[in-house]
Parts: sequence; C-alpha cells; structure tokens
Amino acid sequence: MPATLRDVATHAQVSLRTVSNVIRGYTHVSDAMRKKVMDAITELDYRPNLVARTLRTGRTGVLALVVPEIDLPYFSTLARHVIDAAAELGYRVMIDQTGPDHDTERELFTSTDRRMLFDGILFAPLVTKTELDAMTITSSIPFVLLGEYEFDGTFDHVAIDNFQAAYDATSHLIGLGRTRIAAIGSQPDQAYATPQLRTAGYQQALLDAGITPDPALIRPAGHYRRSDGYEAARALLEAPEHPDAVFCYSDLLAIGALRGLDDAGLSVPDDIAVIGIDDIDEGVYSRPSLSTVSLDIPFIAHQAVAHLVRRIDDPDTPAEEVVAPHRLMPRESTLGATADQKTEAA
Amino acid sequence: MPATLRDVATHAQVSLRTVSNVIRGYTHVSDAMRKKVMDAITELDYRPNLVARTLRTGRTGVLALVVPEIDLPYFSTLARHVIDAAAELGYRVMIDQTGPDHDTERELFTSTDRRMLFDGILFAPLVTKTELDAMTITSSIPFVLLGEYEFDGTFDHVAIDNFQAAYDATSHLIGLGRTRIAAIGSQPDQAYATPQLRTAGYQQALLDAGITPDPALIRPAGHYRRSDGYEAARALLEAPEHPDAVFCYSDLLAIGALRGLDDAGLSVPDDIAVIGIDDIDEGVYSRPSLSTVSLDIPFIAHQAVAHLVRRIDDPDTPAEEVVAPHRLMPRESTLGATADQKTEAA
DNA sequence: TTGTATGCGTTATCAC
DNA sequence: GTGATAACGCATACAA
Repeated sequence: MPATLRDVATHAQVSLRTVSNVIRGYTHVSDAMRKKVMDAITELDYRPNLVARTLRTGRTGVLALVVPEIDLPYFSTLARHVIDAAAELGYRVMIDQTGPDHDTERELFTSTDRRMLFDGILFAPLVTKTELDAMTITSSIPFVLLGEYEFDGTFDHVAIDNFQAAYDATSHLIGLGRTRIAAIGSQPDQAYATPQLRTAGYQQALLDAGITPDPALIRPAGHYRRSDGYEAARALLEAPEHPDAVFCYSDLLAIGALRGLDDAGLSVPDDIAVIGIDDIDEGVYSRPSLSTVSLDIPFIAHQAVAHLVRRIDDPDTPAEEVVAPHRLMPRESTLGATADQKTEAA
Repeated sequence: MPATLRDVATHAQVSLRTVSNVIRGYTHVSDAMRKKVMDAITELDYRPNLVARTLRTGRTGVLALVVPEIDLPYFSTLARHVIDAAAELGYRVMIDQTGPDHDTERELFTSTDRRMLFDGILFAPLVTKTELDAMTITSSIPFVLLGEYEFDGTFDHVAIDNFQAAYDATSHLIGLGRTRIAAIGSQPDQAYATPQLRTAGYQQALLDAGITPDPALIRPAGHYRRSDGYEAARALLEAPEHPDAVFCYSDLLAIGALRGLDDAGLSVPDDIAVIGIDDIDEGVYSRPSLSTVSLDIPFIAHQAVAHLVRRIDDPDTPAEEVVAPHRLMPRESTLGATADQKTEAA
C-alpha cells in the first residue's frame, strides 16, 4: 500500500499543507520544515498520486497523438520525436490510430472514454476540411494540426509548404531533362488538402517549364502504402507511352513504385526517374537509394508539442502557423548509381 | 463546464447512486428509472470523468508499452497491433521509449511520475537478465515480457523460439549449399538473451550439418539498425575469404547488409545469400526481396495484451509462457530473382 | 509561514 | 431496488 500525503504529514509531524508545499516546490517554507518533510518522504518512499492530483488540478500531463497508422514510417518517426519532445516538457504521450479510413477521427473528440484523459491533442491524420471544421466546433480541447497546409487562423498548424515541396521535386525532375513526368498519390476523394496541394505544385512546376500537364499521368493511390505505389506504377506502364519520371507523394509510394518498375524490367533512373517526399530511412538504403524531399521531423514534432503546451497553459493564445522547412535530397533514383554510393548513415 | 453525475441525478430526479448504477450497467434497476436516467444523460451530454473514476477504483484503463525506439519497424508494427488489441479490451496504450541504451528502463518502474498512470506494462526492450530481476523485485505492477525467451516462471512471457528461428534460418542457407555462413547481430555485451539464443541456434544448425562454426564469421552489431548491418557487412568483406551467406538477427540489419554488399560490388544471392528475422514490410519490396523468418506480430500482440489484462484482473494468476509461431519465408535474397517476382503485397 | 477544512467526480458501504 | 454518505489522495481558499 503506497504512502499518501497524510502518511508523510503524520510521520513528519507537520500538516498536510506543508507537505504539499514542499513537494510542489513552494518557495516560502523554512529549511527545517523542508528537511523534516523530505526525510519522511524518502523514508516512506512516498510518490504523489497523479490521478488524485489530476482530479484536483484538471491537468493530466498527457498529450494524445492521433495518426492514421503508427507503423507507417513517417508517423512512427513523428511519434518518436513527439514523445521525446513531450517528455522534455514533462508530458507523456498516448497514441491513437484512426485506421486507414478515418471513421474514428471524429469519435475521438466526442467519445465518452477519451476526453478527460489528456490535456491536448496532436492531430496528424488525413482529414478533409469539412470534417475538421465539424470536429473543432464540437471540441474545446486544445489541439494542434499537423501536416495540412491551409491555415485559416482557427487553430495552430505545423506543416511544410506542400505546394512548394511538390514544386521542388517536380522541378528537380525537369532539371534532369525529363519531360513526361507522372505523379502518384492523388486522392480519389479530392477533399484532402495535402494531395491536392501536391498535385497543384506538381502541375505548376510543369507549367512553369512549358510542359502541359497530362491528366493521364496523374495516378491516384488509395492509401500511401508501398503496395499502392506498386500498383500505381504498374498501371502507369500500361499506357502506350511510358513516362520518363515519377513524382510520388510519399516515400512509401515511391518505394513501391521502385519495385513495380523493376518488376516490369525498367531501369531507374535510366528509363524512369523516381522521387518521393518524406525522407524515410528506408530510402537511404534502398536500391537505388531514393531521391526525396526531406522533412525536418524533429523540428515539426518540437514545434507541434511546444505550441500545444503553450495553448494548454493559455487557451487564449492566438492560433499560429509554423511552416516547417523542407529540402531536396537527390539520390540514385534520379541521379543514377554512378553519382556515388550510399552517402549517409541513417 | 461538463455535466457531472450530480447534474444528471438532479435533472432526472433520482439519486446519485441510481445514475451510477445505470451507467455502469448494473442489473437491478427498473426500466422506468433507467429510461429517465438515460434521457437525462443524453440531454445533458454527460460523459463520466475517468480521472475521478480512476481515483475511486484504482484502475486507469491504460497500458504502457515499453520499447527501445518506436520508429524501428518491428516495434512500430508491434505497437500498432498492441494498440488495436488493447482497444478491443477497453484499454488504451501509452508508449515509452527507453532509447538505444536502456538507461531509463529501470527508472520506469521506480520513477515518481509514471507509476499510477497505467494498470500494467508490456515490456519489449532489450534487457539483461540481471536488470530484469532487479526491476521485477522493485515493482509490483502487473507486467508481461515480450521477446525474450528465458522463461523462469516469474512473469508472463510472449516470444518466439529464438533458438529455433535462428536454427531454421541457418538451415535454410545450408540447404542452399552455402558453407561459409556468417552471422550479424551478436551483442558485444553477451548478457542479452535474444542475440545469445540466436547465436546458439545458428551455431547448432552449422554443427548439425557438419560445419565447424568460425568465430570470425560472427559479427557484433551495436544496435539493430540498417547502418549497423551495413557496417557489419562491409567489415565482413575485409577478411581474406568471403562468406557465401549471411544470417542477420533482424531484418533491419539484413537491409543494411544488402546495401553494403551491393556497394561492395557483390551480388545477392549469387555471391552471398542474405536472410533476416522479423518479416517487416520493407523486405517485401526491397531489391532483392528479403528472405526472412516471419513472426506473427498480431498474435504476439494479442497474447501479450490478453495475458496482461488477465493479470490485472487477477494478480495471482500463475505466470505463463506463450511461444509464438514463426515460419521461414524464403525470397529473392536467398532464392534469386528468377524464382519469381514480388509475390505478396504487404 | 503553517494549519484546517472543503471539494474535485466517482464508486461503494451502509441502511431503508 | 433505491437513497444518503463516506472515501479515494491531493490542492487550495481561508484562517491563524
């Protein structure tokens, strides 16, 4: 049976209040008292009961991180850094998966069970604008949106510039002399912000280079998994004229495409160049290594947590937007194997 | 301000007790009462305060999952299935990372903050036997150990038969006619159970085939990351006589080795065959696709959660051991690319 | 500076 | 079957 505050108080011959003060680092307490209390604490091996404290203060010290699926490399890496960043600020992290279809996303905000278990939510799933609005209306819990770029001042936002990232990736392919450039990753349901922005950036880059975008070269992907990239790449090759480059909306799609092109007997990048977005470790070791647009995930995680905690501390802070930096990371899948061998360790 | 039990009671003109009974599905309550209460609940949009409930019952409904790093594919997949399995039983999951060096593992059990925040711990890190003993002594919280195979009846255990898995992988290489078979993944510190068992299985397979194990062919790996596999593979090639096969203690090591061998100008599997353990998705799409020993992670997760919850409900249940099945999954990295093209979707 | 008393929202123990 | 009431462990308004 763990010792309670009262046990410590009686043991140290002081009042409950004094013990509480000492524990919470209250300044105005005499050294003699403090020592007496500290001794009692160590002797009884007392640890505060966080549940009781929470009931009293309303703070749980827990953040929720909501992702589609935690075993997608991008999200597991994000989770890792979010957990670390949260720990630095004294918070722990609970992970919620919405699943490939995000039916549970709304439920999360309204559900019985989940509400009072955390102080704030980091929301990093695929979600449409309408759904998002519906959720924020019904919810008053502090939260930060990750990965969508459509700031409207309603809530805090941390994301890369998706349009520009897609633009940069496509421009890289154009700079290599490619002209029939395909895109993999548009969503059948055009309501999602991220793929929309990436398609737009891709198209703009083509236009700026004097290339007319060919709708037939834009392939949807149900999800952002390897298998989706694989299928999309194979489908792309069924058209009469092959593309000479593919821009994938995620590295995982690109990894799948790489394999799909190889199975079709095509050589990357000689026949077709491939580039993705995310810069997951897997792409550093793949063969060929994967050109990509690198996101600064530690930065994103850190910013997101910092903003969320700030909002928890002061709910009235005006909503802010953080645009995370991205940078082109050319590797073998566009430059060719001769460029160099594996250049980085992950 | 959220509605409380009291609000519901006054609104429904009944006592607190009755409302609580209805909510908790107590049987002996009249239909009239139940309806009256339910109406009040929906009208006031009442949701029970879980913190208050926890303070009263001592149950948080939260499990902790402790892993080295959540962004290692094996652990993120494990996490995914643990979260799902826990959800089915009404539990949520909190993830703790111990980091590459497991300094924080002990702290987890003794630390102030973390104790009363969850009902049980799923422990899936690298850990030595001595450390484990020390931890279990100081802790009384229900927990289940994942991934080590050294059952001594002290606590619940879920793991594959590491010895046999290594034996099977090595035997597969032997069956292919390979004779100079290296191993990557032994730990410099021999106190860890898993690598030890895998080394033992590897050596036994060699012995049973009449091959004398060559200590020079057993390479340590600091961690189980791609870069460690890469380095180990390169180091292996510096010896005068090359191995003709490599058994890696994890798929991630094998992925790194694959790239390392390729950078050295060697062909897999013609020059060197490679096999791993884990069956991560990445290996299905790599080039060549990675032969491996497949673990049934959903099964492992499900068993682990089930045992933990059982122990939470009845702390006196005798400790049990679950040996999860594994099965050899030969792919291109041992069979060659001609065998077939990508056979499965992940 | 320290002690006393009350309440956070729930469940459980007792009567009725 | 249902109603009052104590208690879970802590933090704080108030009093001293």
